[in-house]
Amino acid sequence: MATAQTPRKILVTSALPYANGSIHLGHLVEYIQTDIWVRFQKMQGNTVHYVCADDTHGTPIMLRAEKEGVTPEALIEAVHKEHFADFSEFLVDFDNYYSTNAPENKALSQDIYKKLKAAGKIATKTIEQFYDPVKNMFLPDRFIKGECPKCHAKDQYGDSCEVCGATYNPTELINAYSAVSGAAPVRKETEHYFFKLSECEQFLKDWTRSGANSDKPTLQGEAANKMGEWFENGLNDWDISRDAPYFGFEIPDAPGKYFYVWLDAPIGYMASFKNLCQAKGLDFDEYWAKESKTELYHFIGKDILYFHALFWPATLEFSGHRKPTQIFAHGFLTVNGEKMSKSRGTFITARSYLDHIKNPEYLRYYYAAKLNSTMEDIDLNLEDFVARVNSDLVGKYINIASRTAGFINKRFDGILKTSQANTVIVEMELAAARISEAYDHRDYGKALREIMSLADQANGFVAEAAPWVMAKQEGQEARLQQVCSDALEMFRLLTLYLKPVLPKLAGEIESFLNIEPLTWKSVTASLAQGHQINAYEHLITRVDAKLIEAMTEANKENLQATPAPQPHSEQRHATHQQNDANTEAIEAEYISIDDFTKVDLRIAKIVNAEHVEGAEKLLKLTLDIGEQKPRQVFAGIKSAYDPATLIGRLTVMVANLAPRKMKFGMSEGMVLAASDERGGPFILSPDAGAQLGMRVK
RNA sequence: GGUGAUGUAGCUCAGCUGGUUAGAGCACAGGAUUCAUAAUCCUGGGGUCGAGGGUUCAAGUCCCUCUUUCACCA
Repeated sequence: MATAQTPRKILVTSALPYANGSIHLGHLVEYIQTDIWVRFQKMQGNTVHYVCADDTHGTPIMLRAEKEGVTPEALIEAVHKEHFADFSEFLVDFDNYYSTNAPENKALSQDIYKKLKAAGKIATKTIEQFYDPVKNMFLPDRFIKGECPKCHAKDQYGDSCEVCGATYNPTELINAYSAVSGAAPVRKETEHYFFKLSECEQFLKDWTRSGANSDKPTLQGEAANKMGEWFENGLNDWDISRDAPYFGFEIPDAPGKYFYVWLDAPIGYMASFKNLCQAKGLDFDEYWAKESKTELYHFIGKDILYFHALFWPATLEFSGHRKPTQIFAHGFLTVNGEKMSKSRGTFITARSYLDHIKNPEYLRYYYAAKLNSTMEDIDLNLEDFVARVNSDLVGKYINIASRTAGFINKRFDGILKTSQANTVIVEMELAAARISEAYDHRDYGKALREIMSLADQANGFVAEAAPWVMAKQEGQEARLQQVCSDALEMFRLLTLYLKPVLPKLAGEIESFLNIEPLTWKSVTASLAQGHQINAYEHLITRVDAKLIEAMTEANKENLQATPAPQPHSEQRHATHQQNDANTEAIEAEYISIDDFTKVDLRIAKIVNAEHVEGAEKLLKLTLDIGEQKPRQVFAGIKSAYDPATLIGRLTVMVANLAPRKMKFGMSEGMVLAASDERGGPFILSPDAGAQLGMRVK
């Protein structure tokens, strides 16, 4: 049995959601995961503080506030209210839900910065950045658009091309324009402040490995592997400043320079806790001083591991603070096996779920059933959701009380009669150790499988004892009372084990059973002889599949109305900006005939085709379209074609695609080929009569 | 493209350091039961464990190649 000798002192955080959008079912994976763990630890008798906050700074917030004609402060205040209400209704029980735009955070950020500076970890460097001469502001990469320098696709973001996947600096964009004003940005020099992460490499390598062989590894195995990859590439210094105008905290002794939002966001964990300390009279340093003996855990999405496993511990270390005990990264949510999608109606906000399904504990249960300690994505399969909730919670678990409480209430005035050593009850008590271990290791799926198998045993016990038969026989009253009392004791234990996941329901059951709030110590505090329970009222109802349908219908968006894609690189704050549904909207846009005629398609004759040494997918084709010199094109069709069979064929190529330098040489065009999951690629052939060089339109 | 993960019954998932005929829930079929806001109990069908090689007395489990899906690339 996992007995805590002395209560542990634990500080837990979930990532900070960005104050620029609503909470959706993807976010909730993390908050529900964390909340279950926190509730479990509290039930174990540990001292746990669970803090979080809205992440409020940065250019996107500033611009959105401006667009809506409000101050950034008013905007983040409204969003804070909305977020907090959503979390509360999903029973996510923060000890403090604060904001990064708070005096505590400002003081801590500036203090940490000063300490980093004193430790020689801050450098300045003059860099050249794009500047919007109309808005008079420097532009983050995502707010600059233009033509991709590699493939010449139009309207690409400043950091990467969504067409060819190239990454580059915004200064490399061709015909760049500001996404804010549309003006042509000018290049302008500016001095930026850097955190010398490159000097922290050894510290970070050691820290990453520090817990590897203990029962509390600093990082999960997969995460540590990922770190190794980053170390191999070498660490670069981290740009931590932004120029005014910027919504954030000004850097001390650096007028017009602000902390980059990712610097003050994790410090928001500390600030939220500091604020809690003031309210509750806790000792801040006991949790954050370098030699702290308390435990610190961060629950995050796998996409922001970089910030939490590199920047954050380095920041803490060189500003004289303790480091996290462990970082728990989880995967993303998919719905029905695919990314959340606005067109399929699976991009579901927390509010929309509450409006339609009402009961947040169904989702908590379903997520818990799927969660484990790895970074794997989890799938919300809506059909499975209905089946699972109905069969596990209603059919198995609640049914135990529902089928036996009636006898106790009607025949025995609610009075219980206990038995000696019911083997099923003994079995259920012994399971406490396994279940608590699974919860502690964040293997909730395992815990719930265990619990549901106990529920099966309880139902088996009732079926075998058949109290309804005793109810009809003379002289069986005592036996009937005992069987039903035993079943209710089983129900009590199941409720205890499920309480971290279903806290509200557990509370209602505590009232029904007329008992004190359940903790892990209550395992052996069985319902006593002569104890009186209250009348049973049905506790939960089945989920109607129609509600799910209504919910997805209500969330479907008309793709014809294409919203302007929002710049999002800076939205990737402490919370993952998950499953961006905008790209899909872009795909559905119509193009004009003019757009189409920009593409110069030509009939080409394959005059030569050969394998390329070292290339896995490519064939090197020589194509004649009637020009003086044939074109050299690399085509990814090696898997489907033998070069010899291609020579002499006619096909279709894009003749005006910008030449692209590939690993094996220049590619001066593209051949068209069809493919999808059913097969391919299949290259195109014109009907007989087509001549090389003809235009296809 | 590089890297890290991932692919087990119709669906959602377990399978620890390789060891007897590969498991659960849901769904499906048959039977039992009627206390339960229709819930349970018993029995059964169903998988060449993504594909192909290899190591081993023995591989879902280890190694290699290919492939699927996802993520990250600051």
